Amino acid sequence: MTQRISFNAPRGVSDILPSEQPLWDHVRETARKTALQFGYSRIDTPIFESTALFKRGVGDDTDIVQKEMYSFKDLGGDYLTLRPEGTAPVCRAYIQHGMHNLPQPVRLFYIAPMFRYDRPQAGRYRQHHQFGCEAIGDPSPFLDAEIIEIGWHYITSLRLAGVSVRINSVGDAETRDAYIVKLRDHFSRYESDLTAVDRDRLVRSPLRLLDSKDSAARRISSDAPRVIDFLSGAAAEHWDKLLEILEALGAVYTDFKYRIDHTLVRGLDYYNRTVFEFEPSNTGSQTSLFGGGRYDPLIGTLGGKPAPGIGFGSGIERIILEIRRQKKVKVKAGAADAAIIHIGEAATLRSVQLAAELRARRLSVIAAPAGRSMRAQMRFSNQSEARFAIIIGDREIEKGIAAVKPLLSDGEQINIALNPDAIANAVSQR
RNA sequence: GUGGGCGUAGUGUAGCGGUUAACACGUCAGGUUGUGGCCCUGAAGAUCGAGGGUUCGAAUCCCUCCGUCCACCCCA
Repeated sequence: MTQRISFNAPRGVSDILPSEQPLWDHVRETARKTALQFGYSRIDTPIFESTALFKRGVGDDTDIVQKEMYSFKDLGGDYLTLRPEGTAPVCRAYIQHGMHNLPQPVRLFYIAPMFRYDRPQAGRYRQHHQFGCEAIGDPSPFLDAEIIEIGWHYITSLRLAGVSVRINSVGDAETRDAYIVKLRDHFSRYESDLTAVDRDRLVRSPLRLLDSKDSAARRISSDAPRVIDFLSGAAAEHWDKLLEILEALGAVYTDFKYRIDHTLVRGLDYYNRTVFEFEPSNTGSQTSLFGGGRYDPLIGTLGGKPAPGIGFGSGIERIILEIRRQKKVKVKAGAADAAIIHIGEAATLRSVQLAAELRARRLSVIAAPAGRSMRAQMRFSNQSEARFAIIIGDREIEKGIAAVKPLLSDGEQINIALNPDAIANAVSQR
């Protein structure tokens, strides 16, 4: 007995079906327009890069690099990785193409798939899509504010309610060392209360203790020393200025609210100073719609002439999940202007020509399935939601006409000379 | 990597030891002479996730695996 074979999409990845495309288009289009409104230009980078780029950029010790990358060796022996995030590739492109010679800052955005090997669950997939913006080459806190503002503008354009913004500063490399000593001291005092995972963090990455979900760790975090109290002069000034700008913006975006969260830290090594997250109001487990921050050391780390940068990445799937949850879905695909129905052999050929002629006149025309009964073709046309049915049978051919019938309303069917301009004109009427 | 729920036609479900696995939606075809939306009729479509076991008998009980969803973790 032969085994019947069948394939499903691999674990954690999914098809975006025709019925979902209108909503996807809407979200992507909103993202694109938002970015363009702020003067950001689109960049597309390859879907895979040198593995070393991510090890260097994202950080060898991060979870992403340690256990979530789709890495492979190609036939030529190069080590490549399906991009797990967008910032490092954009920075690589900035360096490679000498963008430091362009007027600074260079403002870039992308809408692209990302890949991470992880256990899938709600809002978390092995392939997901991100809309991201990066502003490189200018250290000003105005850009920190701008990046956050873009995110807010995007959320608002999508009419998502209840999204809150949390921000924090993780300081500069120099000040962070001093801070970490204090933080470690603080947590060490309660070491026996910590979980095994958190005890491990105490050694490896004490900052992550701050955003532990464990109740004991959270309690200890609440009176832990705060990063912002350890900021150096320049970083402190940057932070204060950012808050001032956000206050000013808050007066314009009336429902814009942000909260300073001293426990907010991020899992990618390249961040310094400002970090932020956007999260939806519901208490699901995927709490992050957006994540971003400043990454001043990154360009230098990747071998470029040092240039500061800031940006965010936002998960499109999570945005869509939230739109659906809030039932803000009212997008429909555009239907065709006309469906062509044809009966008889001569008519079939003529209908193919007519469709081509109408499309040349910028109309969208869908062909009803050939070889089916008139009734079946009418049913098809109706379901396609085309605005008109154009009927060509051998009878019409003899008389040199086509029958045009409105489908959405109960309009009269009329005969029109079998002439593309005349028919196009009739179909263009609303 | 760790836990829990669930896996029956394309989709959503019913059946939970006993003969041809049911219903709805969808698909296709019809309801006379070339005309849709409603309605009616009919057809196609399921090796009941896979493998093993218990039993005279399993979609139904047990085990293993796989998938999926949810949670931890991590993050978008």
